[in-house]
Amino acid sequence: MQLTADYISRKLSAYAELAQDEISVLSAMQGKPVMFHAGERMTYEGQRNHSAYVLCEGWALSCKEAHGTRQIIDVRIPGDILGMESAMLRASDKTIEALTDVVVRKIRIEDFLAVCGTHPRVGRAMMWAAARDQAMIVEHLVDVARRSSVERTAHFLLELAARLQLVGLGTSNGYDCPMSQAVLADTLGMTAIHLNRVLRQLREDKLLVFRDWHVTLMDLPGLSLLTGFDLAYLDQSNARWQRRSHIA
Amino acid sequence: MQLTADYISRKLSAYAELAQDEISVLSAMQGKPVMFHAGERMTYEGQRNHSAYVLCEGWALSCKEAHGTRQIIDVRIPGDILGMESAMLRASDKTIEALTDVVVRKIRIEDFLAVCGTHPRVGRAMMWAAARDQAMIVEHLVDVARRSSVERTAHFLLELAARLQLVGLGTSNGYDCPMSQAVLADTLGMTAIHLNRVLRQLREDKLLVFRDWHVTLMDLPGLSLLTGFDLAYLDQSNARWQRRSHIA
DNA sequence: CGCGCTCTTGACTAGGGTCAAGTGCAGTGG
DNA sequence: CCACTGCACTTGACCCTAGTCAAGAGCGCG
Repeated sequence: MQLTADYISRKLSAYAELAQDEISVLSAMQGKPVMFHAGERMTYEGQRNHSAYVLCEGWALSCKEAHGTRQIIDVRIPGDILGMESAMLRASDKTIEALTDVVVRKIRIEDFLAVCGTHPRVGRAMMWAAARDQAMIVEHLVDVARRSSVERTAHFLLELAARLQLVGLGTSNGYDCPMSQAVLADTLGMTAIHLNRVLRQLREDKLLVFRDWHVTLMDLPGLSLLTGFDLAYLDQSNARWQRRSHIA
Repeated sequence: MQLTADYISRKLSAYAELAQDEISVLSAMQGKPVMFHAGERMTYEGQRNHSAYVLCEGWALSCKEAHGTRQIIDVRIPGDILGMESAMLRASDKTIEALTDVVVRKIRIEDFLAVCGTHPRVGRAMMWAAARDQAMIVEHLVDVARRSSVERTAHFLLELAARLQLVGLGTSNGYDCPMSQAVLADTLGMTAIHLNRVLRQLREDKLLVFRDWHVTLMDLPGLSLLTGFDLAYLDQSNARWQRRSHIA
């Protein structure tokens, strides 16, 4: 049981070191581990009485349908909370589906609110995580609206690196990534065909390699330059390459 | 004092009807009214010890710098809360600035958390508002990533109509809008020049007119068709033209 | 062996950005 | 009363990024 609380407590410790009893509360708040298979939907758009989950193992996607295509809003990795904001709405605004086989534990909003009262540090840490998730979505919006396809791709893969490193699932050299090019393209708001060309360019420029379900970061300074040192919104301090304030 | 609580309590009533004592708590949570002039920054990117505010009068923008340009994340209208999520982070990820002269009242996070404990219905209603704000940002992301400039423009102006109607600042015929074409373009992730052509097209198609700081909705069925009936994410029920489930 | 999925590459097209010029109007100062 | 400035908006010409259409390679699996 403590096993599956591992990633989330590790992540929250980037905000505040939690005491043992607080970690216990965090774990007690969660239901028992449940598995979903890759491709299964855990929540769908418009669903009522939907829940939030802690993602214990595997990767998930939150997405919305648009025209015929889907737009992936956010890629969720172990330790992330799924659908916390949506659960505050009467009807979910997003679909949440398993990208790989996943293990999740349910969180009831009532329990969360209760914990906010009894253990404010835990509540505050979870709100920090939710705010950070929103900051990532905002940055994603800026990415899609303002950055070129190359910058955007590099930026997203760099962000993933920082997030994975925070929970111990990657190093500054690279990480395993279960996203296909089609999934990555749906995330970045471009076609898989164009993404393929972008990835080739990044490879030829010796910046990063996205191949065989693994991302290799070959030139961190080069990538930082390309994307503009801008990982400050992650509000974490482990990433060495994040923004140095006001380097013109 | 009760005067300035008007818009926000009206908005929250779309989620849950608040009792008189709950409205009082909502008002007591807020600091005294403070004015900012158009163009003034209330919070800047990277700022620490930043606050959240209730926007009592006027319009504001939350935005981020990207390259040389700015991307407007969200246009805030009376009754909206400013920077609630950012306040959960150690450093603000966004800049918040006054679009018109505004009147705001500060909210301290500690007070908000306390109210969650003592008056859970008020806390829950405010979390609903925050979740709805996030849903709007998510929809904004889908807009920019997947919809054409014409659809996106129509969709945004329709969303604004629904939001303004909720607080009594517009009708289904139209509303006053203090955004210039340049501001709207920064919101929609396109150039002011292209937006100008898009607005001309919408005008010529007799769908809507954006002129002289006023938006006139000329053809709601046509606009709904163009944008796809998709205002369900606003989680409100006042808008007549919102999605009828599964009209193919 | 054939099917399905992922990835790759080429040729063509179009939506929207860039550059450049100009209109209309409100405010300001001579 | 009129020049002058600045802002919001408008229009045209041109070009480039990224989408579309089409074809095919490599690989795991029943």
